[in-house]
Amino acid sequence: MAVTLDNIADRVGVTKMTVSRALRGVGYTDKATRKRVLAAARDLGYQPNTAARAVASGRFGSVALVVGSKPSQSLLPPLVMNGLESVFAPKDVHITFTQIRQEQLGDESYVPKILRSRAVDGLLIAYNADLPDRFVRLIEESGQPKVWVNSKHPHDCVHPDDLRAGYQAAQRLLQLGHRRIGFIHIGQSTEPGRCPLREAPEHYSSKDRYEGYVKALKEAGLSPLPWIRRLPCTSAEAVGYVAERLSAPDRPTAMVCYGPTMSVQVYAAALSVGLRIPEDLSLITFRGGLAGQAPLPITAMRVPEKAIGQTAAEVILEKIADPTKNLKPQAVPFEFMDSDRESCAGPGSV
Amino acid sequence: MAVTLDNIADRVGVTKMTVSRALRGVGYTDKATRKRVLAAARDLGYQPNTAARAVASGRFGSVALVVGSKPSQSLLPPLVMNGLESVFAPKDVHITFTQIRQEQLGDESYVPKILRSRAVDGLLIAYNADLPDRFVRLIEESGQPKVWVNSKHPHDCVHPDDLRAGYQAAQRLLQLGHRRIGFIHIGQSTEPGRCPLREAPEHYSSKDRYEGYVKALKEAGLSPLPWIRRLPCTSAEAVGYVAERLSAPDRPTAMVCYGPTMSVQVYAAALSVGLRIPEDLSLITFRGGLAGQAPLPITAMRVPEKAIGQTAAEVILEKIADPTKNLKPQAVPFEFMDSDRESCAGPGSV
DNA sequence: ATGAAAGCGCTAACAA
DNA sequence: TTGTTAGCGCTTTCAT
Repeated sequence: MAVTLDNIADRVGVTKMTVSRALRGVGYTDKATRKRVLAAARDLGYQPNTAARAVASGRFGSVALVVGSKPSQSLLPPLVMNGLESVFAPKDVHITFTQIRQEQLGDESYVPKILRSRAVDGLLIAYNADLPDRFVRLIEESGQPKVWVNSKHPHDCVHPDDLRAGYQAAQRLLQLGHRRIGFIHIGQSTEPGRCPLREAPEHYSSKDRYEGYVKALKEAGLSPLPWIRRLPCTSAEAVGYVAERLSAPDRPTAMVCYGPTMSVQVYAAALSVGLRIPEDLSLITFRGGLAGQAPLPITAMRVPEKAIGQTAAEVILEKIADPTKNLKPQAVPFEFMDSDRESCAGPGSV
Repeated sequence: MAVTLDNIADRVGVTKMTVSRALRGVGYTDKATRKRVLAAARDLGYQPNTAARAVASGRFGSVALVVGSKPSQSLLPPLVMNGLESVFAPKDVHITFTQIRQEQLGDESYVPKILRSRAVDGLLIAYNADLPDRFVRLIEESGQPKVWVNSKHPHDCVHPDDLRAGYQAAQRLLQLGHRRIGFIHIGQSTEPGRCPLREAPEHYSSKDRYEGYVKALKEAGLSPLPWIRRLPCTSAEAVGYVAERLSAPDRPTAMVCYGPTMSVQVYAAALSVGLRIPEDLSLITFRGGLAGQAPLPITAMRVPEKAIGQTAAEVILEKIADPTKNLKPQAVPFEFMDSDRESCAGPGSV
């Protein structure tokens, strides 16, 4: 059986209350006895039972991270988790991971465990796009403090500032002297013959990045190019489509790409029609992860994953401390990533 | 205050014992009273307190997923989580997520909460490569049932069968008629001037995929090409290096790439020197995720992420049921991914 | 089929 | 500074 406070108490010759206090470092404890308690705890290999602690204290010391089960809805990049842990770990708060499972979406009786039992102090909802109404209701009804991560809401949410990022990306290209700047986003099918956009409608970032781009171009007196195309297709089709467009005489000299996948496709398409990057075509995209992690040298604005995690953690703790208070939305800024070789340059001899 | 069993009991006019049994569906309960209990629970919005349940039953109903904090050590692909949840959720087991934080590795007093308290029934250790000895010891000392995920151990581990995958990948190219087949894996630096391979020594999959490839070539009476190169470099350098090699007259007609990053670099390098894929160069790689999710149409063997998750979940539950039994290692097979356009073809006019 | 008693391991509030 | 008394909400065991 596991070691308990009583075991330590017996050994040291005090009551378990003294042990409890000594171990937690709360209240008054005699220095000497405290030392003996700690030694005994170590010797016996004592491990506090967090469940018992939770029952007694009324606090679980845990926050749930609720995500979707489709890859596109998940948002578990390691850096987000790093951000969460950097705030939670020092406070001994742990993360309870939960998926809202796609396969079960149709089953009206399906309620994720976390929403039908008391197990955490608060919820971090990181279901990126279009959480079905029924679940929004279940979340409300669960009565737990919650913060939305990576989606926009009137309050209690944390998300990257995609609008501003789109604006800044376009601005950088404008400053380099580009006049014909395109924006591109092509949905990609993950299963043959299926349309992922219909299954999982677009994330807000898609619209926001585009709108930021449009704003920058308009401010510069330019009109945005009608390059956005949302039809999902295979990667081969996407590359082919872009290659075709890049062969036109009025092709853009610079492109803002929605994300890393798209940017790699544009990069490959450009090479396939003999364009050099960045001499003939400048490219900029948005992505998470670390600098130097991308497969190709493409200039990017960094999705502030770690900051998102940190902020989300801080906000939910605040919310748990006072569930009645509505916290205002947090839009976390992007920054440019440094890399040894960028895919942006001034417009060349086009 | 939250609704308790007693509240329901009062309302229905029975004791909380009856309520407890009715709700859990164990023991005998009168059909009629059971119905009334369920109705009352629903009306009152009862949510069982999992901590109280854990204290009373001695089971936490939770498994910890322990990962590293560096992106390369994380293994949280959504599909792995799907696999875990597909087994855990139906049993109402939840996942407690924990990182072993890189920044703290040096701090001798740092012990992750999960290893210093009783909070779960078992551990899933998914720290991919080279977990520092001190933590291996801490894990042992924690005395909790554990299963290693994505690393090889004498027993109690689950990992993809990289050896066989490497073999099969090479075989496919051999069957297409290729004779000059290369294997490539270049480490990539995530920070300027740093060597990731020194920070995080190679994962076993690197060696295994390579050895599988070597085996296939030898069986075919061919000698493996000495293409493997592990020096980390930037993506631009990697692409440049490969491009150079692909310009040589004795270049390979087919390449086995360690992973998706590498394969995209080879793809770009090939295009940049005017080679078409797959007409001039066949490419095959290994990657997780769904078919159609890759940015470029590159033939791949699928890392069996979902199966890894499922198997890991099943194995840890078995281990929890009988912690004394040593379970034999599970090597989960890869399969070829279907895609509309493959990057493999017979050797062309080289 | 239901209930009573006891206790899981811990903490809160108060008393000494 | 330490101990006492009460639980927290639930399950287990055993009696009814």
